[in-house]
Amino acid sequence: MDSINPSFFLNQSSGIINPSSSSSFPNMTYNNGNFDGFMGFKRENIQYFPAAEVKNEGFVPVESEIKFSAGIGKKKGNEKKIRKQRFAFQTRSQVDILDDGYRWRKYGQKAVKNNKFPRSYYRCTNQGCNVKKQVQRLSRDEGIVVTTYEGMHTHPVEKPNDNFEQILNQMHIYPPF
DNA sequence: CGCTTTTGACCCGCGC
DNA sequence: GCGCGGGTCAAAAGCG
Repeated sequence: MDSINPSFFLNQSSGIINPSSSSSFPNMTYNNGNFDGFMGFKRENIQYFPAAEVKNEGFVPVESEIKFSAGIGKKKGNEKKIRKQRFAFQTRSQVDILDDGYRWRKYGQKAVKNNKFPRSYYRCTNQGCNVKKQVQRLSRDEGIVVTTYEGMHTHPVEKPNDNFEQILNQMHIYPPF
């Protein structure tokens, strides 16, 4: 857990995804010193929302606490509560799975309360990299797909070249508030 | 064959 | 304790 490349995911603890916070977004870009986007997404393509709103939509909270065992087995007392790093964003898109340049294997799908669409769970297929993401469509507006990333990649992106273009082709601009 | 997806079972934390 | 909701496992099926 220590040898993690910190360049990819932000440190998210406030429950609100806020680009003006001091935490760094993955592959952040700046324009005149102002936050301009991350991961190839331009700022206007990203909508930020509080965790409470996400919960009401039947989606996962942005912050969560996961217990890890520090020793062998599942001894009580050896566990540490670790706040995993998570962030979510939503886009207008016909396709659920945005090509973000990484290879993912689906490992679960669950029905979501208050939502007619299921949520899909994916894990990064790279050995030793346990980054996860979940994808789900909003019931309120079926045109919107919410993607939540969790963890940090321990390796470089596998398809760096067509990454950006692919994503832009796949999604529409979500109007900023 | 070597992957990935599907899908019900299972686990776990939490509120009642 | 029990049920519920979220998250994961893993066996089977699917597919190039």
